[in-house]
Amino acid sequence: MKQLDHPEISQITLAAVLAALGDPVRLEIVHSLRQGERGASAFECNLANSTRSHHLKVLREAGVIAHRKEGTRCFVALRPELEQRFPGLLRSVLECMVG
Amino acid sequence: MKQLDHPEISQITLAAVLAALGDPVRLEIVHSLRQGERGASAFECNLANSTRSHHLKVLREAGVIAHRKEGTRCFVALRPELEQRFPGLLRSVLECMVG
DNA sequence: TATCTATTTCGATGTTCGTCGAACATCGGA
DNA sequence: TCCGATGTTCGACGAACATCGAAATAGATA
Repeated sequence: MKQLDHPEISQITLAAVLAALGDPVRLEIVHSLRQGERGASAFECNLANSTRSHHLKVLREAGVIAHRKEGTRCFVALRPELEQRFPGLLRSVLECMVG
Repeated sequence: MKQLDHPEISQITLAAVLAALGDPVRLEIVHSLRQGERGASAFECNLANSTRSHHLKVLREAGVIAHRKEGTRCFVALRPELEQRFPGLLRSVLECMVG
């Protein structure tokens, strides 16, 4: 089971994280992950599979999400290490979305 | 003295703010404004005037900075309304830059 | 092995971005 | 009124991005 590459904590840059979050689709994805892991196909966005896959890749390469494969499915969750690297950042962003 | 347009508070979107902050040059500009207003030419970036002007425009149109003209000079500062719109966000981002 | 399902990758297309130099605009002062 | 300083806008460029459909991949299952 080949897993996907994720960047090291030290390689995660603030600009890359903010750029990854600076898109309405990805912001919605991250928001829907605040309660925990979800299946990748569970996002109710009207996007082609390939487009959704692209956005997940951007979030993964920025260090925001963890991308785990299990059988034919894959599961996505927020990376806990992000809190270590940039404490409070993600929580602060998510709190801005309560509207 | 024609002043530049700035968006209303209600028009500022989270995705636009994060996208504006998701660039190393602009992040550095915002960081250097944390203590207060500065002259626009005071940023020590090795960029052409036009490029700097472009980045300031992106930040201004996202609602992050206020852009004030005075004579031939212009002055830039963080917009206090941003704190109203997205409380804690900018502080949280700036705290991540203390490295 | 064949097939079904979930997802990624590829190729194409159109858009946006970051950057620059050149041209333009504006103000203050000689 | 002309000049110098400071910024903005314009036009251009390559790079990166967002999107899609089609093809390829990987695992589960019959």
